Amino acid sequence: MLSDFNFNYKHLFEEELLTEILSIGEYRKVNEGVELIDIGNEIKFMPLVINGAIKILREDEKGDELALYFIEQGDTCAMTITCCLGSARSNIRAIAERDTELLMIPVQKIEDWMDKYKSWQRFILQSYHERMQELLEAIDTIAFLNMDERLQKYLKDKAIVNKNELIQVTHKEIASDLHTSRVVVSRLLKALEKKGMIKLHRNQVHLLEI
DNA sequence: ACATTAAGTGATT
DNA sequence: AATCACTTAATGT
Repeated sequence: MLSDFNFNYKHLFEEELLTEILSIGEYRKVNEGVELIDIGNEIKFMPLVINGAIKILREDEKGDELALYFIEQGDTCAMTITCCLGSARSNIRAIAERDTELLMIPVQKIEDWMDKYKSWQRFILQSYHERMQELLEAIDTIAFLNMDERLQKYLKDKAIVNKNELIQVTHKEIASDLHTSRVVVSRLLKALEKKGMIKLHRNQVHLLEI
């Protein structure tokens, strides 16, 4: 855990801040599928992802979901930053995409460290910028791509964050993340398999050339 | 062997 | 691309 932390964060912060992060940050390990934040929750911590990955979801009135993007090691959640500046409640849901290790930083510290450390200020702004880019990308994907292109992008992203082209997932789960129906996903996957791009098995999709 | 859940398919809108 | 209705396949008990 410490080696992963050092690898992702050591070069970003000065010694003093690193010490503070490690002493104040609350270490937390979550298993795949665990919900970290839900919509409406009050946000008390900002997570620094040490390793693993987190899926960020949006939800409509009916409770149907839409996957926005993944957060990986070295990343943090921009929502928490927004929360410090105003409303303290979450607009998104965060679920561990795989087994993940985190350091939970109390939101109060985000502000304190902004004044105290230049490197922290840079980090926060940089993270915010990156999330914003991801969000724009997510919008583009939804607005401009066909469902089959969205599906391919989804599979590709999923393979990347899990560092594995053998994806453990049901068609129903994919459908829920893409906000479409299972039947549509099954058909599009079947078509991709016919093209030789993937290989399908129960509960898993094997990416061959995407 | 049976029940349950995942995935495949034709037809319709 | 969504929905319905139905079939077939895989898995758990």
